[in-house]
Amino acid sequence: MTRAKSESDQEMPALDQADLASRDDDSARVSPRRRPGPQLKKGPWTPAEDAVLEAYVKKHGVQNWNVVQKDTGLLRCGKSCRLRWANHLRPDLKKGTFTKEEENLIIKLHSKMGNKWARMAARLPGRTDNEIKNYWNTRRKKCQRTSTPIYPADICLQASNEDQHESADFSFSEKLANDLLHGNGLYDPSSTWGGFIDDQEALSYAPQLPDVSFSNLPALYFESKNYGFMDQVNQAEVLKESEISFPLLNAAINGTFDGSHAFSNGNFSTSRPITGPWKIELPSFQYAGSDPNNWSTYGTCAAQGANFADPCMHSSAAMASAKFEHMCVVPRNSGQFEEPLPEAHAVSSAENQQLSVGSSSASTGSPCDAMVETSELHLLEQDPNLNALVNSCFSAPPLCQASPDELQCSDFSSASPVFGSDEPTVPQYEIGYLLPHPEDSRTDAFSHWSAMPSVFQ
DNA sequence: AACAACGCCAACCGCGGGAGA
DNA sequence: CTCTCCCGCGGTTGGCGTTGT
Repeated sequence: MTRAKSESDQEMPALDQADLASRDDDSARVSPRRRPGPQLKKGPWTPAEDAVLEAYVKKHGVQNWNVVQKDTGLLRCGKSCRLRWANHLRPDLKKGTFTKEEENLIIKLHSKMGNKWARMAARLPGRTDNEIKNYWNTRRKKCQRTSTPIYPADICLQASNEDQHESADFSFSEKLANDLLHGNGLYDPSSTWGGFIDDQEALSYAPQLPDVSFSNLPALYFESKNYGFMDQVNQAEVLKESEISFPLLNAAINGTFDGSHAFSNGNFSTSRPITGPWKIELPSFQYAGSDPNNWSTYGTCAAQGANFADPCMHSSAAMASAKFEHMCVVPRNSGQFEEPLPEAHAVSSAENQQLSVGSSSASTGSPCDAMVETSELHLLEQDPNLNALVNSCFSAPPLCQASPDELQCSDFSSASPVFGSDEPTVPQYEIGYLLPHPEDSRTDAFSHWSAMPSVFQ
């Protein structure tokens, strides 16, 4: 993109009303791409242009931005006018740097919403989504550079305490299993599902309904277990806003469930049948995985990355990433994930030493993996509903009955008849992480967990 | 003083959803 | 139902000011 710097120095375009009058009145209904018109200007707005736009909007209000362009004679497309008004000319805008309170709120909101800038802006009067987005990107870079956690501990603690008070007594896995298996409406606002919305006001922008994108499942699950804020935080960190075709679970549900639920753009829907691959929206991703072509390594790297500066984040991050991995089908060569932060590879030897405790028999050789696997197993064992759900989705024998061989399938299309030839859109898929065999579980891996501050447990 | 690196931020782009013809 | 148009969102770019060397 090349911005014409010289344009900012140009004179304010002449607002020739005669020129406007000569135009076809229907021109506004023709696609701008096909509409022959004046060469529209790009680049910074001049004070004169601002004045014209401001005067027009104050007089006529905000209706059709393309008409604004037409009526004022501004050589700006309607889109540009809207942006200029929304980000700079609106009278209710608050100028200046963010206050500490606003910064804390942004951090907190981001941990809950991900990169939903417009929704976050709705919580910050006078602030625009663009401002918040810029702030966050700057903050993210700064944190990356300085190897500091992007979510400060004090704010996490505060949010965690709030979550303790706000979270409902609700088992996500139970709810999800029930809904998927029995066709209950996930969008029933009167259901306990609404308990996930720990701050309804935060969702006033759009959702009366919770953000139930598939990527939220791990966080929702952890929250349901009162694991608290950090798990959400790390879940948001280890997952990337992305789109993933999801024919596998689609097939699984079509084969196993009644199909009354669907994921639309990653969200549950009770009204549409499942057809075709799912488009999964993942929450924002601050710390990326290592190999964009190999999702199966992702959880480990994410966990290690989360470990880079705040050991307290490690366990929950590992668990969250593992949880997601375990529940997901891994597209080979998805390329959806970014390169890791340098910090992801810079786990200190001291921390590695600490983490290696109890992981000597880790099947994958990674201390992180050991804890991930055992923690995951522990959760699954503790929660029969989740266990059943995962096993149902993967069309595998129940966890505690399946042998590792039965569970390990690298090519999903051949692993189960459920995912057979009726899925023409299914590329090669594999389970990124396999449910560990019960015999592989090690209680000593939880020594890290118990060593964590209580707020993270 | 000159240059490079960095940070901030305004503005652009593409995309998707909703509304209406 | 399809098409067109508009709006809004999120991601990205690049200019410019500031800071560091």
